[in-house]
Order: sequence, then C-alpha cells, then structure tokens
Amino acid sequence: MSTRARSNPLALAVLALLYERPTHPYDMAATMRERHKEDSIKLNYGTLYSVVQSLEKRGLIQVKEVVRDGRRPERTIYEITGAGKLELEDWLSELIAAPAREYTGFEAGLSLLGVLEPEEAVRLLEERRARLDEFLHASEAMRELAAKRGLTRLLLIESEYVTMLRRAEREWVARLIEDIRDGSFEGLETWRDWHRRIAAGLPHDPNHQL
Amino acid sequence: MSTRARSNPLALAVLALLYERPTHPYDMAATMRERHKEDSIKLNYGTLYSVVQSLEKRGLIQVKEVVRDGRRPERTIYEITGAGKLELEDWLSELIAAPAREYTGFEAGLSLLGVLEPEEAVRLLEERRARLDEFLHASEAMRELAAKRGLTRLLLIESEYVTMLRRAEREWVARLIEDIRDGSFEGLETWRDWHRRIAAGLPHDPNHQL
DNA sequence: CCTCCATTACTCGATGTCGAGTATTACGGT
DNA sequence: ACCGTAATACTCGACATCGAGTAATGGAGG
Repeated sequence: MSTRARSNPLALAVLALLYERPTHPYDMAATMRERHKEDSIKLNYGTLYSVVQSLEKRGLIQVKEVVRDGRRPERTIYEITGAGKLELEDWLSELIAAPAREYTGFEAGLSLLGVLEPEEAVRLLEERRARLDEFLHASEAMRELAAKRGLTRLLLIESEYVTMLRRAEREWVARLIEDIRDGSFEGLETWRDWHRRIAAGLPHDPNHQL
Repeated sequence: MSTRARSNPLALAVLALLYERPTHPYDMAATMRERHKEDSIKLNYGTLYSVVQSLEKRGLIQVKEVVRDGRRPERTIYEITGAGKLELEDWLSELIAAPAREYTGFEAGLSLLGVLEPEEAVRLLEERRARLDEFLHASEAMRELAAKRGLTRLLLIESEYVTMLRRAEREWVARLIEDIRDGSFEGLETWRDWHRRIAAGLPHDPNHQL
C-alpha cells in the first residue's frame, strides 16, 4: 500500500482504539495515558496526528464527523473501516507471532565495549546492575498495588514481560561483572593489549572477522 | 549542544571507528559489515552520511582531507576531534550504565493482546515459540563456529546478550501458552466476555485504570 | 469577579530516516 | 577484445518524528 507501512506501533494503537469506538486524536492520547499504554507504545502529539492522517490516506480509518464545541478547536472524529479491522488483526498477529530484529541502546553499547578499559566497563556495568535492581523493586511494588486493586493479568501482561526481561538482564550483567573481575573472562589480556596500543597511537589489529 | 543529540547509535559507531583511524563514510560502512556491527547497530547509507554531517556540525569530527582516485567520486576523510573523544566515552558510558525505556514491537503487541480471542492469541504465541527455537538453534551453531575460529568473547558479547534475552523470552512465552491453555490464566473469562461484547457491538467497560 | 493555571485540541518547522538511484571503475570469464 | 556483474562512493527526494508553540475554555482560590 503506502511506502513505510507498519512502522510505528502508534498507528496500531489508533486502530485498536477506533475498533472500540469512534473518537478524535486528542482523546486517543488521553485514553492511552489512562490505560498506561504510553508505557509500551511511544506517544507524541505531532506523530499521532500525522499517523492518523496516514491511516486515513490508506483507507484504514475515515472521518465520521467534525464537531465544534463553542469556539474551541474542531474535533475530528474518526472511525475504523473494514480494511482497517483487517489491518489491525493482521499487524497485531505479526507482532505477536514473529520475533523481529530490535536495536537496543545497550546492545549497541556492548558491541563497542572494547573502546573502554575493562576496569571502566566493570564500573559502568555495576551501575547498571544497581539501576536494574531499583527498577525491579519499583516494579514489584506496582505489581502488589495492582493486585490489591484487582487488576487482571491481561492488563499487566506487557509489564510482566518487560520485568521478566529486566530480571534476566540483571542476572546476566551480574555474571559478566564477576567474570571480568575474577579474570575468567576469556580474552581479557587481548582486550587490555588492544587498549594500550590504541592509547599509544600504535597500529592495532582488531581481528573481528567471523 | 544540538537539538536531537545522542539519538542514533550509528553516530556512536562513527565516533568509535574514527577513534581507531581517520577514514571516509563508505569505508565505515564496509568495516561495520566486516565486523558484524550492523547486526547490533542499524546501518543505512543515507542515514550514515547525514549522521556524519551532523557530527561535523557539532564539532565532534572534522574533515582531514578530500582525496580523489582517478575519476571516482571524491572520498572525504574525517578524523575525530578532542570533543569527539569525550562525547564517545560519555555516550558509550551512558548506554552501558543506564537502562533505558526501549519500545519493542512485541511489547506493543502484548499491550493490545485483548483485541484477539484467547484461542487466536495462543496460536500466535505458539508460532512465536517455534520461531524463537529456530533462532536459538541458529545462534547455537554460530557460537560453535565462532569458538572454532578462536573468536574472543568480547567480540561476541552483544550476540551473547541477545541470545540470553531470547532464551528468557522463549521460556516466558512457553509458560504463558500453558497458562492460557489449561485455564489457569487469571481473568480468562473477563477476556472472553469483553470480546463477545465487542463483537456484538455492545458497550464494554475496559476497566484499565491502575 | 478576577486572575492564574490546568486542560483541551491541534499546528508547524526543523530535523532525522529511508532506500532507490547514479556514475564510475575493477575484474573475471569467454 | 568484449560483456556483464560487483564494488566504490555518494546523492536525493519522499516520508516520519520531534516537541515547542498556539489559542481557547473551565474551574479553583483569593
């Protein structure tokens, strides 16, 4: 259809909201906030309005009516189309069924870890571990609160997923720190060597081929 | 400094490459390929050149010389500046030390899981589990190959991280499937109910408040 | 009843990202 | 000697994303 279809999940959220009931962009944003969807789907006003326009151009949603309350700005109410419902189900299915290459900041950082000295790397990893612990505690607290309020598991499933990933990351980071510390990290000498050479402006052969 | 500084990690990779030696953008791309950096840092030609320009504007890198080989296009050789070295270390440190909110497609999908029927959700999750298994096998094979070639752990650390995350995800997805299947998933009836109402066009109260 | 701040609803210009396109040369095969 | 394909080095225009800005209303406090 369009050029860069299915890039921004915010468009998927729009389809999901309009699947429930017709409404206008500002209200979509407010609803996303109330339901804590903005924790899992990046929300930005400018982007929201442009994403809505793009969905309209693609025939997945359409204007239902334009209402004006006094002299406030007009509210443009959209509704989902048949094609939009199909797109919603198909896109959502893809997101669930197909693991995708995602580029995270930490992964990028790890791939350049050799730029730092091992000691510096350890210091930074320890800070990460501490922050992950904070996150996990906060997350635990929220979970208890949510349980008290009788929130069902379906409503917390994204958060359950993210917390599980963070817990796994925490354990991995902790082990990595140990390995570098006690010298069992394989290739530690090469790492140090490479670093000394760079600092001295010497040629270095970062033997990176697979 | 600039408006949207530290957004694209590709800029970090550029700084890291110029930290090793002066070179031109096209060669940076080639080097990133050779070293499998493009697996962890998204590489795109257009973006690369615009990112380089932005780094130059910010004074983090500068043109060293412009050479021409016969009648080929000119190659613009860049080198890193003092400010650039500081930025490299600071940015990299931040990526390692501070866990950041990352928005993944799967998380977005999970947060809208209620749009699907439980049975459909299970089918899709099973497909995901199968694909994760494939990924993990391929990853295992690569790991053995890399070991044979004597690659050091530092060079594979990003891949080790990603594989560990995928393994954790696989186990979580498997448990989730079980819970929905055997009915122990809390709130399954509410889920089904909500769905019936939507399908019938009835009012539904998606009680999402925290 | 007046003032101030939050809320409502959206717009705009700058900046970032995408990937196909261009033009040249090197090189292997026949 | 000729052809086709890969590699070299970069450009361009369409599209996406960002977040500050705008302009009106409603309500709480003095």
